[in-house]
Amino acid sequence: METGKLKRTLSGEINESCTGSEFNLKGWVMHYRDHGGLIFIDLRDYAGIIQIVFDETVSHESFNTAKKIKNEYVISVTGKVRTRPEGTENENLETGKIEIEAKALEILNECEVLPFQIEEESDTNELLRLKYRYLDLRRKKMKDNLIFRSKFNFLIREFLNKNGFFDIETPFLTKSTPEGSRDFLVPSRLNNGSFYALPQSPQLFKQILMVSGFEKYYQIVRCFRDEDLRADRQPEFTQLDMEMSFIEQKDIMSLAEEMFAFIFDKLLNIKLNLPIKIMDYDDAMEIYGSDKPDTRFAMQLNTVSDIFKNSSLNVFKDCLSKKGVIKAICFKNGADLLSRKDIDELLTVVKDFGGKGLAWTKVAAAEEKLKSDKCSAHNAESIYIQKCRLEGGIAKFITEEEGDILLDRLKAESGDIIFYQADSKKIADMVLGRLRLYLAKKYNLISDNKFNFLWVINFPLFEYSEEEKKIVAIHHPFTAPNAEDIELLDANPLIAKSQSYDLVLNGEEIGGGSIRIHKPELQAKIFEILSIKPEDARLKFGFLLDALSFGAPPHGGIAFGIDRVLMLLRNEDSIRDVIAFPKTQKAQCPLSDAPSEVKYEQLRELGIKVIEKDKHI
RNA sequence: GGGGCUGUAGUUCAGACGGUUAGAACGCCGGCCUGUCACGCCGGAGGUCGCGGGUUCGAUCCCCGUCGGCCCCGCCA
Repeated sequence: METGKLKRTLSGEINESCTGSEFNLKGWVMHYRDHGGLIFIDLRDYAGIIQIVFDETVSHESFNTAKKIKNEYVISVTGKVRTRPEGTENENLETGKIEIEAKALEILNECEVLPFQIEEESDTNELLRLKYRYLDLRRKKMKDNLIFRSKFNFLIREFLNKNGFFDIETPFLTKSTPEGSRDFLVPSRLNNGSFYALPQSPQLFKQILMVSGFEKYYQIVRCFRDEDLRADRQPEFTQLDMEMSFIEQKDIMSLAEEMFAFIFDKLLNIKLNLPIKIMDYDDAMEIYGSDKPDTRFAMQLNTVSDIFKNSSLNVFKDCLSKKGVIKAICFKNGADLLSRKDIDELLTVVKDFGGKGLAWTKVAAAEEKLKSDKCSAHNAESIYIQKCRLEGGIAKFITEEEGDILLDRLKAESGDIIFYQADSKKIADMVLGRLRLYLAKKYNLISDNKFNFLWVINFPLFEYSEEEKKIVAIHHPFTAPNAEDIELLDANPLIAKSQSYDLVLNGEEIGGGSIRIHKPELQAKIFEILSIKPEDARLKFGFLLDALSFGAPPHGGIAFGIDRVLMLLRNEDSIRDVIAFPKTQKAQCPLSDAPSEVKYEQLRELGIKVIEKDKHI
């Protein structure tokens, strides 16, 4: 039966106003309901779902063909749109008031029995979903995620093109730079024994484009890092990479936030409050114990070392004598929520985080009679608040005076529970920062549908790597120091701050960048601090150093992790759900079965011999 | 490299001190049904209990190993 004479129409283009007209639809059979003399089909195309009715009395031929249909068959249907009989409308369908009365039907392709059912909410094991990814992507949620991604990318391009940016491609076959993460290597057939590396990011090339004079560059580009995977990390991932010349940190930051405001407005109809809040790296660590604070809930870290300077508690005393700090967080209304057993379990959690122990006290109301004192309602409350007391845990080691200052500083009230960490500042911040997130997640303190952006700036330029026993760059070696910190570089480089900035969304780092060094002399000094010998620097980054010596403009940039942003905007737990063909935790693709062994002949041509790992050649 | 969880029908799961025939739901196959929409009703098929070894009269269950998946730490400038 010829059904293709009419131009194909999508289900989403048909509505009540089409009643009486004839259309041709093509798509997949979502549901099939055979009632004997009447067959219903929910036809799915990428725009939506519409009900087709096959009636023997309308078309005997197509009715008989319809008898053969099964789920996920691909069909072409021609028929008239009609309103459904009263009482049979389906409110769950956008097209639920109408249906297609099938006149002609063609089965374009059949479908084997499916390895799993195609449902809105899949609880199918992810390995199977990835193996049959094309089926998984037929699910509405996955389809919507990828279409959302497409629109997101389009809006980025629209915004940046409007702002004078050029989209310029950079090489995938490039030079291995062993700084940073592990490279994926690609053997060169024409240069036996030599290897390209897939780029960890287009960092060096985008800087060189600035030297070329393009001034505003962007690229939505794949980056490759051969490191272990996580829910938010894939070996290949997509960055929005940007670089600009003659520009300062604040300009890059405001451009970036305008871009997000533009996208949020167009895509989500959400108006972002600009400018986005800015936090110093030092404050982020001090208050949130993290360089990517989740500001959707409070439970901030407080330093309470001074309160306990004469503490009788040995753990506190010892810690302070070793120049450590005592920090505390207050879990609002946590006292009743956490049983003694829960607190004991938290100790295990804290030890996993690297903490030595977990001190706690609950906050209780003071004597009952105080509450009944005769005074105004306002005063009664203030008395009530002031007369909280600590109990349980380490309460007996805390004097009333210490407790009063502590309660005041943490703004703690009856029913709260306070956790303490006494350790080096670094460990105490880190442990409490992680405990804070753990508690928030476990006890649902984070409000949904909230998008909290935050800039974190003034990162240190360097840190000391215990493992490598040397100073290493926190961002990358081309990051410019703060102008006022340049003189620190000789005497005390570890306290120098950099002109770098991370954009944080809901506690996830979604992007980061810096103003780059554009003077060869300063770059040489940084390499010296990083113990990179001039000849090694030449070997690794010689082409960049050359470029910087030929009139490099001041420049800087930023890069955003597109997958992570999309994961947050789509409320997914993993970036795999916003990537069409992601890899498993072992970096394998169950669909294509990559990576795989290759023929000896291929290896021979490349001059490569595979040896058993961990055995010496 | 390390820690945790996990693997039973096509799918999602249940199961048993170690003991005849390993269950349910959905899916699949056959039949019936003219207003369903996760259609319904009747009937049926479908299992190397991830793989290998051990203990045992007997293992899907216990032990050892191994492979895979997910989460996390390390790692990811």
